[in-house]
Amino acid sequence: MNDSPKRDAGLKSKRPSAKISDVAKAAGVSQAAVSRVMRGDESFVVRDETRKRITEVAAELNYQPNPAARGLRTSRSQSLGIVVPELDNPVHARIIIGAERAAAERGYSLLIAHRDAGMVETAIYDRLVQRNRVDGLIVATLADESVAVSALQALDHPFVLVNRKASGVNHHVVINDRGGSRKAVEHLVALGHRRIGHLSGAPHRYNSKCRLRGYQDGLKDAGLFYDANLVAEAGYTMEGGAAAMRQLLQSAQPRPTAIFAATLFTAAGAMGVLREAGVKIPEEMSMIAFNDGAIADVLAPPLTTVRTPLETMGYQAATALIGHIEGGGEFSGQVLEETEIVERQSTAPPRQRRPDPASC
Amino acid sequence: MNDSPKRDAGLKSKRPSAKISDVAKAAGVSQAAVSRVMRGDESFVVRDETRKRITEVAAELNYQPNPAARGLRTSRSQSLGIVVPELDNPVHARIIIGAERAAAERGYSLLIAHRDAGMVETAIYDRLVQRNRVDGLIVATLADESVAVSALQALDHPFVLVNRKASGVNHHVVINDRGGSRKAVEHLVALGHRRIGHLSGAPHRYNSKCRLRGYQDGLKDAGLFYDANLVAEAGYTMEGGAAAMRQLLQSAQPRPTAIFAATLFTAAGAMGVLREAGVKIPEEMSMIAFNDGAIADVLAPPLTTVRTPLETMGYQAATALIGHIEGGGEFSGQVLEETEIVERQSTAPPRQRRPDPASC
DNA sequence: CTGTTAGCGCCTTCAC
DNA sequence: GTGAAGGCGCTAACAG
Repeated sequence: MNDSPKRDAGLKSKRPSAKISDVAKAAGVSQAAVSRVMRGDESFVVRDETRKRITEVAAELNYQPNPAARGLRTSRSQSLGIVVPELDNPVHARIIIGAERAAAERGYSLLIAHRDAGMVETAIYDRLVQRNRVDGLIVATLADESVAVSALQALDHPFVLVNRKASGVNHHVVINDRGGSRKAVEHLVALGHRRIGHLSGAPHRYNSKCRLRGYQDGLKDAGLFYDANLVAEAGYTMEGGAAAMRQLLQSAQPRPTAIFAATLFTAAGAMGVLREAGVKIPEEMSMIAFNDGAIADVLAPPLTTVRTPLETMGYQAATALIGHIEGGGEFSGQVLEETEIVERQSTAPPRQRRPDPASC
Repeated sequence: MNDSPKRDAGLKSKRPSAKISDVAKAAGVSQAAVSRVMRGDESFVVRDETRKRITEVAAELNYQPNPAARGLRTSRSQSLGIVVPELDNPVHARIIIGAERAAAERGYSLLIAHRDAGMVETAIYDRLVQRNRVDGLIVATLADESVAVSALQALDHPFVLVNRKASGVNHHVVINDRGGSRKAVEHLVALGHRRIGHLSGAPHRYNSKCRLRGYQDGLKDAGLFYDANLVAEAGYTMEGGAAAMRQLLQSAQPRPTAIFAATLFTAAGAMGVLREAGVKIPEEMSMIAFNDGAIADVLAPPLTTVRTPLETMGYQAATALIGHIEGGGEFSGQVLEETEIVERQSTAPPRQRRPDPASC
């Protein structure tokens, strides 16, 4: 009832924060002047002294523009949505961290949505755009590419793909999956490996395909032949990695001396299988994985990886998206080239072929 | 350039989404009626047929209330803020997932903030409340308890502590750190261990203290004495776990046969040290850690853990907070009791004391 | 150059 | 039971 500044009932506090009219009154200017100064409107010419007074009064009153009012007027929410497959996956977490930093720097907030049990991907886009009214979408999921992309385009709303590409869309920010994978193979080749296996991701996904091609590139550079028997589909999970590793162990003869795994989880699963099978890493089998992360240090032995700029990818995606929203111009695809091998203890030269016992 | 269905200027599309007046007109009723029906206003009596028509028309027009307009009017943002120490930590990720689910179920969105380099915790609260105008705060950080708590209280805004307690605040949702820790020790005791070490967290943090006390409880239950030499401070990182394990290995004589680690990362670091030192797990040293997570499966050997309802904790926190915001009533602290040992391969009975070689 | 004014879309009394 | 009207705080167009 009486909900003015000093209330006693203790119910929900109606924050009596300063509004633009308070600032205008206290500074002896019009609301418009305050609005323009606060937004840093370049085209607004005003005496320095007035500008200063406004700024000071605003600070003193702790004035913060009400985003709802501003949003109502401008039909902008100053927020971005980011859609990821899962939250508890370090890869996506780091993309988010980067995106959030970029958003915060430009005054946007970030709404995070993950693919939920029973909620279709396209429904998430809809919800973010139609209900939350985000100004733009950062999309790191694309379960069914064609469906998702047409849904996205139908929204007629700014968006950017991160860590994915799709045909017909040139708004993307990706890392160099292919180049990094090639580098992984190069690393193994440099150590002397000639029989190199690959645990690949899900067959039709962008990242998997790129990493597989990078693997092939690496072989080719080294003058090695691609042998489909040395490649097993592992998906992106530990279990998948384990199953694929088992398969390789059984059917790839002779056994590879090194493995390039498409993800850290894949490698982790594979390493479990190797341990059980009594295959020593790195003595009998070298292992390298794409993307770096804390779990690489935790594995036994610590895992050699290809480090990629995941945070930067998120940062660039948000930056590009905001640029597009505010500038209106088109932006085109961006590939972050930088990749780097992080040597730990899971890679080593292949063991010398031991002398044939019969020859003793 | 022309990359969209129907657009010529190519500038930002002003989404002409349906507004309440459109629905009212199309359904032949007043805006007020639509508003009441859409919000499910109980005290609004209306013919079923009218209600149905409104609902249908709204669905057909794909009407979504504009949150800015609604927020301006109601001075509510229908959003919650959650503040965590780091995003790329599975523990916090799972709390967030739970909170997000609860928020979504009740029509709230969740703004995630993490402690950023160079941004004080209290500044994050301020920003969320004053600038983003969240309706409530879920706080999982509390670096400096007294400072943070008074800042929180000064905000005069609904908040709930999650995974933390603080004196003078009874709005919290926590798991049973102490009971779960006791259970971990019980598990080791049941296997026959009598000399059990503890790698503890940062000394003055809520969770660390509880887990240490749970450890002590467990010892006491088993009639064992607490020996400060068997406890080493490990913080929450791998490096800390490694350092503490080294310390224990050097200074605790005789060496413990089992370790209870305060976190998964701590255990991971410790296991690395044990491996280097040639101490076999679980033959020579059993290891168990508080909280469960994917990395437990990845370690060598897979790590036995105490599983705790992290997601539920986030869910309950958001639910309680929303209840408070909407209902206005006080809510009191909540402890989620359920904990469970997940047996993997890092715990086993202590090796029999081998017969003294001299006695042969 | 600065101030006045007219809504943005919604919710909520208050008449009918 | 239903509708008309005012205003939440802000910005952008237009006067002066």
